[in-house]
Amino acid sequence: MTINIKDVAIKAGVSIASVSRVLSGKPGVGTETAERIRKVIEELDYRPNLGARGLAKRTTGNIAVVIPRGSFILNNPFFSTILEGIAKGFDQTNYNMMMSFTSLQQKRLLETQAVDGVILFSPRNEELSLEWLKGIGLPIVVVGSYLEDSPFPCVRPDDEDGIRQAVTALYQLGHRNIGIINGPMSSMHSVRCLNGYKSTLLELGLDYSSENVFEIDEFDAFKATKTMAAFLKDHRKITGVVCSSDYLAIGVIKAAAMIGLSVPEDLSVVGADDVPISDFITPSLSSVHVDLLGIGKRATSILMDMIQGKQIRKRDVVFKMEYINRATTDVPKNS
Amino acid sequence: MTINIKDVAIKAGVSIASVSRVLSGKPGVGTETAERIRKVIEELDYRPNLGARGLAKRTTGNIAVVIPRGSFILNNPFFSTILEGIAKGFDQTNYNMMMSFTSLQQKRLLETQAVDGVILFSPRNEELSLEWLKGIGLPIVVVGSYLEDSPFPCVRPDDEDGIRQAVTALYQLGHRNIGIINGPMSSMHSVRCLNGYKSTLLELGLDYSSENVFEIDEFDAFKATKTMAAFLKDHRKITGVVCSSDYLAIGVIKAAAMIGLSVPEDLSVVGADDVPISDFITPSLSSVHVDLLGIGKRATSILMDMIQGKQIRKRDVVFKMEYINRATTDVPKNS
DNA sequence: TTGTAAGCGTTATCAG
DNA sequence: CTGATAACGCTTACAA
Repeated sequence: MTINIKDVAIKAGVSIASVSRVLSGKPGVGTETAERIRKVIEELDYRPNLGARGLAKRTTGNIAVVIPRGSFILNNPFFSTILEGIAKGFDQTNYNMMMSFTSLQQKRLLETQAVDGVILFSPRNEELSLEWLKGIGLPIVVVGSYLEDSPFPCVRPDDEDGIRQAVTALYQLGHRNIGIINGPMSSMHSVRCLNGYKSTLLELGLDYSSENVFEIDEFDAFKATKTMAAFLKDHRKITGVVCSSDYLAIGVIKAAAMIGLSVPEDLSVVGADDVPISDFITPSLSSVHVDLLGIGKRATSILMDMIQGKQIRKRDVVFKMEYINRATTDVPKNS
Repeated sequence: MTINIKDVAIKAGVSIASVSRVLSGKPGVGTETAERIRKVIEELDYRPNLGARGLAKRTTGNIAVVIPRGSFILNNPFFSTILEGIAKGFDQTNYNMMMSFTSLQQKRLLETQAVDGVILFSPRNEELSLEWLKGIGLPIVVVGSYLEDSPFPCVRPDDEDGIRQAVTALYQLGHRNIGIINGPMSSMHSVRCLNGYKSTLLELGLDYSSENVFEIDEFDAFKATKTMAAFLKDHRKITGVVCSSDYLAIGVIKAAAMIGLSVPEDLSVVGADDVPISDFITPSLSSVHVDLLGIGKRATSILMDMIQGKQIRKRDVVFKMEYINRATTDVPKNS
């Protein structure tokens, strides 16, 4: 039914080898013949069968983007923005992009020689076995967060410094009782955020108290608002909070509203990562910006290099963050 | 390097044909032999090469999810939620999912026999040539919006009725000056929303005036807030607006804030589709709910049927919508 | 410069 | 029930 290389060869009166050569731009075919072949390809609107090519070349021409715990994650703009960067990155290449959101899909994708490489969204530590990942023997780059003890290159925001900037910004506004709303400790990202929070408090001469840290039990901020509201209610001296993500920050604003606190009058809140929607909601969210698109693009370019066998010198690419003051932060009320 | 069907055959002391048989669960192999083969497969941790299988079977085992105008779209929760539904749907199948966000990627994906079917996110009318789409001869289902004169099955929200419900809800609250914030008319979705708006006004005995409709020029609501603010400023008699999407509604809230209007006191706003974040922002957005996840799932199941050659009876699957009253709607001020 | 032919890893059609 | 063997569509030595 669909036309193949042989059809082209016959119509052009040459061998399939020659056709293959012009297809892959290889030398060894007369200018004139090449021209004729190209014309026939055009006429027949021939497209090489990628699967067959893959078989012959022992490469697939596609890469996997794997997202652990897929369910809700797509709705988290942090991920979707990085994903957009990845997609943009792939536009420059000839690779196709396969996505997997569940562990079933992941196994299928990575174990069946269906891809040449993988971009792995920061899994939680317990989720994906490092051993298994190493075992599949594919080039892998981790994106979004660091994977502990991993041999894979990683592209991520400088979240520790991001939190530092957020805390400092609140401090400079006059806040002295600063809390942190953090993700689960099973994520390295949360761990680093807490570190940044602690050390900055120290730097600033403020006391650290575990009292002031709230760790959501699940990554889904939706479900966490009620418990966050309870936390805020129990900790009224807190005048400002930093969050380990913008998504959480939006939840905090909701939690504050639930107990009658208004933002930023009664409570200042700072997010992290500065996802697009943060500037869009009302009041617009103060956050710590990072080039999420750039992170995605960089991840793909590193992966491309790995696939091409290049040696990767920088195995931990850290994007700098920068505090953006918007409308959810103000001087504390009683100052 | 990687082990193949031959390795299994040799180690099991059988022919590759037999191995292939047990692999695909085909009859014609002794219980005992089959058992032995299975054991070897297990021992060797053998996985069939999907590319090779595809070549032989003339199917690829993967489907394409194509998203026109990819750039910003991923950050639109309407799309990402449907996408989540699609992903969930694929979990039930043995298919892998390939994504394309740009026209370059799309051509590559659809023309190279890389997929067995495609789920097409509602393109604008001018974007994708129907002729081309038909020409590729792949099963296609359109999702999210209707494609004019298209021969492809379609799964979508009943947006016309959704707007009707939104307008009616505002009416019942006492609003008599109701505006609409709509997307560009190049999208059928916008066209249907406008229809719903007009006809409902008529039903309710209210006058329709093009004065009260604001059509954003681009799909990116981010950039539209300024012009929306100007519109609202020029149309102060409007006490409530319905929007063709939640995303736009969020923009309206921002636009209102820009000119000192507060929601819902000075202006009631209703979104459409009820994306997850709408219940999450503050104040939570009144909207017209539709089962976006269900839409995604349904689209994949229809596609699966098409691929299996089943006849599709229902070529236009419409999901019903339901108004959800939340915090961005109230009685008009001077009532 | 060109063509022949041997793979690539499967499936599927035959015979036995 | 089992095993050769010819496809599948392409790349790539190796010859000519």
